[in-house]
Amino acid sequence: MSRSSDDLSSTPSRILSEASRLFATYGFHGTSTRDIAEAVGIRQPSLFHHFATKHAILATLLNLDLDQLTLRMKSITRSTESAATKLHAHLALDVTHVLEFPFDVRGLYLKNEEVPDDEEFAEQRKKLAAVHRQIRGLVKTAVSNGDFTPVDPEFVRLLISSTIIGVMWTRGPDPSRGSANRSYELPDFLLKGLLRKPEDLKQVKQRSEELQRSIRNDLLDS
Amino acid sequence: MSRSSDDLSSTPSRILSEASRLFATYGFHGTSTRDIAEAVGIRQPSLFHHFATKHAILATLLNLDLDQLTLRMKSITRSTESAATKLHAHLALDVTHVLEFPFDVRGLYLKNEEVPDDEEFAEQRKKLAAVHRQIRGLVKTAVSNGDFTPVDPEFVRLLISSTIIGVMWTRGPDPSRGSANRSYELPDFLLKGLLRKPEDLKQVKQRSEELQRSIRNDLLDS
DNA sequence: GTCTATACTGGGATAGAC
DNA sequence: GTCTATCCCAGTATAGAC
Repeated sequence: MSRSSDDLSSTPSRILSEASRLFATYGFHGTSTRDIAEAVGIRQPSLFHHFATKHAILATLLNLDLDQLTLRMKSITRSTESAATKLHAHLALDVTHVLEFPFDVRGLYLKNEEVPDDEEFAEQRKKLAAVHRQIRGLVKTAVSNGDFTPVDPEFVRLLISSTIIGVMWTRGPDPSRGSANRSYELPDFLLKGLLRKPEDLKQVKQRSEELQRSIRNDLLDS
Repeated sequence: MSRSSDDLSSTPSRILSEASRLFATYGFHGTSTRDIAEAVGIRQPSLFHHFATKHAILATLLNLDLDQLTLRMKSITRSTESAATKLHAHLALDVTHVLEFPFDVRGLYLKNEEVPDDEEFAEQRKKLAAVHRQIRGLVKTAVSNGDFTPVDPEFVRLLISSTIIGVMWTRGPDPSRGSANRSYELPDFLLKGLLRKPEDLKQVKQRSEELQRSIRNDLLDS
């Protein structure tokens, strides 16, 4: 049983859920603790029994999201597949995560996966920066070994971040479990654009699916 | 002489400029009128001599950006080129606009080109919605005539919005006039992914460049 | 067109009863 | 664990002098 599934009907979970939806629409600063409390159905001061500050609500949501991302990336790094395959697997797992995560992550990142740069979120920014570094590394490797056309790793990283944020919007306020969401095609679209030989996509995809399975198994043990 | 170039050193322009940078970093609600005034070098109440409300500052920035976008789209619509060519030209002109626009547009859209949904911005949301509709139309046409693989128009529209927001981030706080920014390659990357025959890209690109020139001429007369 | 002074409100957070 | 009451500051905006 994974961490993020501790009883979604508990008050803390309901606070996180409603807050995430409000952040998505109005932004962190545009959402008041009164708004959140009202959505949950409790009085504003009651929030502070569960979360010490408003910042703590956002920090908790960010950590739930980022810690899973970090674990997936660690697991990918350990694999011996090609960088192109690893990148495809990362994208596929990330898309699935975004679509099935119980909370609305659209508002957690100010823009393009930029964590709000208040000092309070320095830790979360660091986690995200580490993942971005790993993505640039994968791209660099795939360019070096000739799998990718000569692209700029930071440009591709930004392209990935931007399109993943797009996926968050296709999800909307509620998780879309195993639906026909077109976002599942995003990894293929991106890899097709990056591969020097687009016809290699089929094989990359195949190995990526194996890798994804092994990573999912990996994560069940933690 | 275009509207947006009225003396960038005037106080109203400096307010718009500093406000746009602050919005990019802290968001609209995260930026106070005191922050803006301090950045400009005047006292907070002096702002209200130039803009009636804080909302008016954002509305002005949005209008400057959106009105140019709308004009470009209108001009594209009048052309008789293929939908694929039109889409490429739109993307190229939009990327150039974002990179060379005097103000920092990263913070104008809450996320994925979503104008903040306060009632005050209903007009701006309408302008943007119209452009989105035209983009879906172009995609739909290109799929119908067999130029594009069968993609979902709204998914592609979102992909475009997301990646354009990414371009805003490569620009950063200052306009990057005619630089070696990799973002200029974005239209090619997207079209390559959309075309049923990626080898057609070369010709689409060629016709797109012609179309861009004619549109630029078009816009000088308005 | 910019200033000082200030009015007014919304919003984060605490105290303490139940 | 939720409530009422309340504190206090930050933030938008206005009034009116210079």
